Amino acid sequence: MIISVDIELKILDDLMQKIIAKKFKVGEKLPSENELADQYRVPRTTVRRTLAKLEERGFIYSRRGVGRYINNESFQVELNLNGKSSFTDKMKKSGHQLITKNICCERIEFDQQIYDQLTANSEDNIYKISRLRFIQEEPIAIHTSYINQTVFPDIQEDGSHIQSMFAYYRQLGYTELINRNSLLSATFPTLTEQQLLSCKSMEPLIMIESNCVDASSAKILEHTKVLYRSNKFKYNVSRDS
Amino acid sequence: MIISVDIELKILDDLMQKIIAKKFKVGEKLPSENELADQYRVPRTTVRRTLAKLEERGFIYSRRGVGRYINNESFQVELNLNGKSSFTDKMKKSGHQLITKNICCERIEFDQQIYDQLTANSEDNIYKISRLRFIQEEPIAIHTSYINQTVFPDIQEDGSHIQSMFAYYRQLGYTELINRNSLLSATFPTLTEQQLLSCKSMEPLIMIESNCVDASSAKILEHTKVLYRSNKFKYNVSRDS
DNA sequence: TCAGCATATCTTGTTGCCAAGTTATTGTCT
DNA sequence: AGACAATAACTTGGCAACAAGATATGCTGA
Repeated sequence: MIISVDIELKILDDLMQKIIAKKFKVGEKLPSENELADQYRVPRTTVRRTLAKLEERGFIYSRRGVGRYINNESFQVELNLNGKSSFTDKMKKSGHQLITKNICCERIEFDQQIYDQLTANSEDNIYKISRLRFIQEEPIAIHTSYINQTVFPDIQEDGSHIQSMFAYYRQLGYTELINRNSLLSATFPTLTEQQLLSCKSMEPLIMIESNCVDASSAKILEHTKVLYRSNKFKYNVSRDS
Repeated sequence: MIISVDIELKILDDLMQKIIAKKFKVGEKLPSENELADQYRVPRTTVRRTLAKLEERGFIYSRRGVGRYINNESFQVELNLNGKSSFTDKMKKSGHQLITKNICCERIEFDQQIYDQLTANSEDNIYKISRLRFIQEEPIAIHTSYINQTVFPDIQEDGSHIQSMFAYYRQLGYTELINRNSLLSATFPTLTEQQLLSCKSMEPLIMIESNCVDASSAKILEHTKVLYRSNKFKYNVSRDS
């Protein structure tokens, strides 16, 4: 089946398989660029490009003058994408200490897509509220809520203190909260996201967009964008659990 | 917030944003390496590394001696991850012409994880059946089913012809088919997967693992691994739809 | 013996030059 | 004027030499 393939891709594949199969231990030093170049009979440049890819994927890191090392992979949290409960509750229930840090609460410029999702008028004030989530000191997700001020008049003052949007809504009498139109996609982090989530440029993120609706009043409470560091989670998408 | 950042990451982010915001048209030629190097006031090497990343992500391609061009992004299919119907049915229902190509039907060596999922004995024969899925001539997903021969005695002969596993099961009297323990994760393609899906090494794939169970007989019919080209889909994970 | 310093030898990172490929222009011959 | 060939001016790709950083070794002097 495989006929002729770029040797560079073969090397990447080989190293990748070895890392996944734990042929290298965590923290272990990889062979030097020159050693690898000799092993695979390729110029050092080729090896360097390959190692760079592994670094961008977050599997290894390099120390100038010293060598390259395998990253520790830390933990992986199971996350049920179907559950009705909020992210805060889900994490508490599964025994993970979740820390939330508010990073932004500001009015946004007009954005067709978001205004459509909220069925907002173009002169409505829409606020963007972002929270950064930590587990075990590690940033793992960014939650961003877009909220219409006509629905929540005090949002400008309240926004920068809210830890859990669900709790805020319940407090205001919205109790039957459901998520609609949840869409999942994979992206790469922007520069800001890389810094907030302290991740590399080639670590894919899972993005979930949805609308939160109160069933009894049929009001659209918020449009949500959540960015998860994909390798920190195992996403349960079962219907039944 | 942003204090000091690697200029290289800034360039990648900048180009990435411009591509997403459609500042470059499809098929349009990017500025040459030297032009970009002058624009950003960096050595050509830096620009080259950045452009290489964009290429690995599948956004641009290069023609030696000519230049670099924006890739066309083709289509994006909406896929409901919750629905009970099979992938084949889902695609038909949403009006997409799906073509399936059987690429593998063979007995596998013992694998703890897979045998566990199937609750198989270590001496059972497990067959791996893989199908490549095409939409509009483009490969978009690999479906792999692991099947116990004690449950399906004729699987070795039948395996290489099956287009839809669900149809096969129904034909054999299993009608109440449900998926259990569906787990979603993001990975990068192996070399073989890159070739089959004709994608670049840094295009993330969405993998969904699950078990197919017949509710009435409570038999585990198969363990499934599906690999989707992440950028070809919008995944609907709503509860209600 | 031991502390401290210089050095040799590893590592990864950077840079500049040349090779290879393509295209448009220019020159030349009929 | 038109066909064709040489050439110049771009493009991307590759490589080798060098720079910079870290570490271990060995030397020197007290």
